[in-house]
Amino acid sequence: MVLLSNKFNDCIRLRTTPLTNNHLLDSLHYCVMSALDWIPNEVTAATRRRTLQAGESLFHQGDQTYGIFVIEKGRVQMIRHDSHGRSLVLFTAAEGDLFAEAALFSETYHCDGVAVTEATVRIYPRSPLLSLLGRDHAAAQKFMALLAREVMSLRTHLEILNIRSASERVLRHLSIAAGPDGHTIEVSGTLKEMANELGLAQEVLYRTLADLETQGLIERADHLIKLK
Amino acid sequence: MVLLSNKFNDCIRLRTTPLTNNHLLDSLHYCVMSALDWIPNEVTAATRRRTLQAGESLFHQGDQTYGIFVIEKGRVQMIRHDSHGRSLVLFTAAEGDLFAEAALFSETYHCDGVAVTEATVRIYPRSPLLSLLGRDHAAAQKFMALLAREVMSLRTHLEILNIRSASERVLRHLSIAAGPDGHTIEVSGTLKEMANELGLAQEVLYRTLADLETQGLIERADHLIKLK
DNA sequence: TGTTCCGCATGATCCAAATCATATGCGCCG
DNA sequence: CGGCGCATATGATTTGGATCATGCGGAACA
Repeated sequence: MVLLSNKFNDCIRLRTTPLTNNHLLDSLHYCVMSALDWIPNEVTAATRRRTLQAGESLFHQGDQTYGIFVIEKGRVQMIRHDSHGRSLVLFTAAEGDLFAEAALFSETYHCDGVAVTEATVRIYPRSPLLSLLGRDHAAAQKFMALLAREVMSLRTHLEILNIRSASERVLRHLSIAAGPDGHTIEVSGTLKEMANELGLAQEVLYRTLADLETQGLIERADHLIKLK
Repeated sequence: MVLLSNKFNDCIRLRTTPLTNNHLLDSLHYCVMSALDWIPNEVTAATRRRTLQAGESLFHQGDQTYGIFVIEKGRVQMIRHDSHGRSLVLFTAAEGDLFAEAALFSETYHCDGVAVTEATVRIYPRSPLLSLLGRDHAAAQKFMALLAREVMSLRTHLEILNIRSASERVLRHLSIAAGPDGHTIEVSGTLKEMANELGLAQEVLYRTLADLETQGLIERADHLIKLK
C-alpha cells in the first residue's frame, strides 16, 4: 500500500512531464503500437476500451476471466496477495503491452490487475478471441509466438534476479536491454522504475551506476547509457 | 501419486539410483506422463529418443532450432553463459517436463541445454510439430494453453525471487508447491536443488527449514514437508 | 518568486544472507 | 572392509545490499 501511494505520485508526475514516443504518436492519432496489431478487424470490433483511475482494479484474483488487455495509456500491474495481506507486484505493463494474456486459457484470473496510474486499456473479450484462435491458423501462430517470446523474456528476467552482485546484475540487464548497436541503452522511465525491475533498492542502483562509470565500464549521458 | 510415493521410495532404495514415480511407471510399461501426451500419433511417429551422459549438451546457444524435448528420464538444464564464462541456470527440467518449448518459434536456441544427470529425452522435431500446430486447431489450443501455464508459473517464480526474507520466500514457495490438500509438499530431488530454485544458499535453506520447524510452522518427515 | 514535490545522489549504519569451516551419516565402490 | 563423495546440518565470520538520513536541482504551481 505504501508502494501504491508512491506509484500514485508517479502518475501525477507522468502526466505533467514530457511524453514518450507512444504518447506522442497517440496524440497524433496514430495507433499505439501494440502486441495485438495483427488481430483482424472483425475481432477488433468486439473490443471495448476502459479507463481506470489510479488504484482502480481491472480484475481481481478469482474473477471469471472475461478478456485480456492491451495497455493504451498508463501502467497496470499484476499483484498477488498472500494470506497476511502483504502484496507483491508480479509484473508492470506499460503502453503497448499485452496484459493478462495467459489468463485467456484459464477460467479465472490468478492475481489482481490494478492500474498504478490513470490508465486506458483495450479489452479483448475472451470468447471472440478464443474462437479466432480456434479457426485462424495464422492468428494462432502469432499468439503462440507471442507467448513463447513472453516465456523467454520471463526466463531472462529470472536469470537477472538470480545474480547476486548488484553490479553484475546491472551489467547483465544493460547488455540485454542494449539497442541494436549492442552497447547503447535508452533508459525509458525513471531509474527508480529500473531499480524496481532489477529487484534492487534505488540507492543501490544509483551507486552501482556511479561505480561502473568511475570504473570506466559505462558512460552516461542524460537518459542514455553506453556500455564498453 | 503423492500418497504412493513414500512406499515407492522405500522400494527404490534397493535400486542403484533413486527413481521417481514416473520411472517406476515406465518400468511397468506405462508411458511417462508428459506435457505432450495429446500429440497425435502421426507426429509422435516423427519423434526420436536420445540418451545423454551427465554433462552432455542437447543444444548450444545459437544452434539452429531443430526441435523441442520432453524429458523421459533424468534432469536437463537451460544454461546461459556470460562474457566471462560464468554460467547461470535458467531452468531445470525434470521427468515429464517439456523443454525448450519456446524455441519452437525461434530460429535458434537462446541458451544451452545440458543434462545434469544421465538423461533420456524425446525429441519432437520442429517442422512436423509446427505444421501440426498450423493445421490442427485442437493441438494449437493445447499448445497455447501450455505456453500460457508456463508464463504463469514463471511469473510465480519471479514473485518468489522478489521476496527478500528467506523464511517468507520459503513459506511462499511451500504454499505454492503444496499438493492438492493444500499443505503437504513432496520434495522431489535434493534440498540443495530446492535452494537453487529459490535463489538461496543451501545452508540458508537448511537453517530456515529448521527454524520454521521449531516455530511450529512446518513439520518435516523424510521427503515430505507439511505446512500448518 | 517562493514553495513543494520528486528524481537523483551520497554518506552512515544495520542486518540478513553468503561464505567459510566443520561434522555426521549414508550409499557406493574399489 | 575402508575410504570417498555427497546431502544434510550447524557454527562463526564476512559482506554487500537495505535502510535511514540528508542534500541538491529541476519542474509545476500558486
